[in-house]
Amino acid sequence: MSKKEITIYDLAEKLGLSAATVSRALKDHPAINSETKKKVFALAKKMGYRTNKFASNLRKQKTNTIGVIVPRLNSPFMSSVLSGIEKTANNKGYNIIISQSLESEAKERSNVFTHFNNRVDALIVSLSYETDNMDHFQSFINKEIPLVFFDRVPESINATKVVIDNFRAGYEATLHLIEQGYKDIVHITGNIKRNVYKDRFEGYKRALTDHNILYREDNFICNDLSEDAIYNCIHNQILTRKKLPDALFITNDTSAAFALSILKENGIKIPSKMAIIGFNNDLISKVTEPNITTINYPGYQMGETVARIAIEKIDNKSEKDVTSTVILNAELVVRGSTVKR
Amino acid sequence: MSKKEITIYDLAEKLGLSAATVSRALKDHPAINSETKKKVFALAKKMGYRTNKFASNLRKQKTNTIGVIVPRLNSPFMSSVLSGIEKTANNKGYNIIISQSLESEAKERSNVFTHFNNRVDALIVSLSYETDNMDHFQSFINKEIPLVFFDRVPESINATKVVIDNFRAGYEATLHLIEQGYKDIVHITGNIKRNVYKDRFEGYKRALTDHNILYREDNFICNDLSEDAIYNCIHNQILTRKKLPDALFITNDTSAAFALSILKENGIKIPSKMAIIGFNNDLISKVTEPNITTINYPGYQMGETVARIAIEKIDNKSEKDVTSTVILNAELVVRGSTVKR
DNA sequence: TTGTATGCGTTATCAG
DNA sequence: CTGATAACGCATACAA
Repeated sequence: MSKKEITIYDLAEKLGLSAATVSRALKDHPAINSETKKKVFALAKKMGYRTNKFASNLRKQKTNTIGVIVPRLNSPFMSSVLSGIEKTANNKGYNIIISQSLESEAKERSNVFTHFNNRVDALIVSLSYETDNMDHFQSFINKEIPLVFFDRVPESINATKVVIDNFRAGYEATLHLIEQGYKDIVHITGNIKRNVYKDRFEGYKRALTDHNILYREDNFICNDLSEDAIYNCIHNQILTRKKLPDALFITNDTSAAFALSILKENGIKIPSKMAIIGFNNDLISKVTEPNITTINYPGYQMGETVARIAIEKIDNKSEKDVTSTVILNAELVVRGSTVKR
Repeated sequence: MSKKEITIYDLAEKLGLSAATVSRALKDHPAINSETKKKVFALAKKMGYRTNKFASNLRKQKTNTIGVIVPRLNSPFMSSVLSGIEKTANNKGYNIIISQSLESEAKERSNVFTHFNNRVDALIVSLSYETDNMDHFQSFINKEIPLVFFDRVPESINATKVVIDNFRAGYEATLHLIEQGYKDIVHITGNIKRNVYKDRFEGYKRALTDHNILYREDNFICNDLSEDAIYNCIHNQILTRKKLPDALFITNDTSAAFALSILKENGIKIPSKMAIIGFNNDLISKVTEPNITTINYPGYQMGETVARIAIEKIDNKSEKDVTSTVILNAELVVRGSTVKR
């Protein structure tokens, strides 16, 4: 087989047909004689023909591609979401181009720009840790290209969003701790600029006040939830206290597992001396000792949903773009790290 | 701003220039007057111009896109690799289109075909669990499109591969157990059709025989390493034995952590009654109790390497395609699950 | 430094 | 059922 690309003209010439007919045959157009189709397909296969998507896209002004921007690829939650997106998109004949913002606004901005130039049919985004200014999404909004946010979504932009009820999740997690008798509850979370962290935080506070527990600022710790951050936080902001808190609500299972591990090393019994509650229901929460109580965050399902919505929007381009917020269920999963026996 | 797409012709007309000049100006072509460039850029920005990649690709016969096919997106190892690929590719101005084979040969085949039609500049692949027939890659080979495999690589195809020395890793893991005094070592692993599992298995066997331990077939267990498989395996093939084995070598940390958790529930003390060694050095191996001894598999670095190689191949298309195998280091990480104190 | 002309491969329209 | 033709938007060889 040679390196030269075969085009419909090559096929047409060899078959004594026009390029138009070959094109139609290849698309299984109903108006083409089935004998003709057979011949075309046979020769196409024989000569190693492959359709040229650029030419086709150029002509059709559509790419069958969906852009995805996530903060990082390598977290259990995000990879579940991506898996769901890929599966759904692929089933519907879409490709996905994935890029990471690496939690940087500048990178996110440049990624958005790239996807814009690539003329993705839709863009799916979870915001970076630090994004303040949302102007870079304006190009998609102006051109009315479907834009769907999930998990870390902007408040200021009028676009479809898929989330869980983070306020409620934060409330329920805290409520559970209170019900188990814990009162001095430290909340360790990410930048409250982002809805996910802010809403959980609000839920936490509300649960406290609803139960006549005073919210104390020193019980609110905000960092990037990385291994280093958790290590430093536990060592410098928890273990140094004269009176240890009796529970930690950490908004990420990986961090919670890591914290649990450090606390145990330092002789803190879990949950008798200190309870821990995480977030996400990653597998890691099921292998620590004790297992970690957490909030089940349906990542894969979120991926499916967000992809489905994006594709629906592509298909119904004509209809007025209905902006909506989809809220998926997230429920408490009680395990050993919060329940004394 | 309107929905209409602006082209270089629109810009040219408004500026009283030719499309060619605008095209060159936009690319910062050296032969264009800098005043002209300024005017072009200004108007382009003002009118919301965006370059049309299809037209450009169609013209240039290059996509600046790399296709990636992985068995699944959502494993800690794979998401690290993907993260490394994305980072490297993005730095070099390439987009990545990711698809999952979901461990199915048919899906992999169709993914390869899609990437081929998308005219990716290179294809990066880790094989599905069940792929036997490698014919679907022939199209890439025939057209001399760079094809790079990593982790689960084919033996029969003459293409560049990036791997670790799985034989050696298997040997060292087993050797470590032997040195710690364990003799009845069960190896739980994936389909030995795949190099990664086969080579580790060979390493395991060699370590045994090198130390005068008889390899027994009933100590070799092969399954898909899923949670269910591990659960069943531990319950039906380990705990039912009259004489329990004294060590498990499981080729995946997630599975190892899960196995450890189950064994502990059943009253088996780790490592005094049974040792466990995993594979990958995922975070999960550091939060179980005891922590799990494992082989450090440099996923992120593998991603960087494989992307770098793919891009080098794209750039040096002229040179005879040198097929090589790159072997990254993977070393033993000793932790509590194998060392009695 | 800029312009002219052309082709990249496909598909839609219109005509037969 | 099939063909001729004209775009789609850009980049380049060649001319000026």
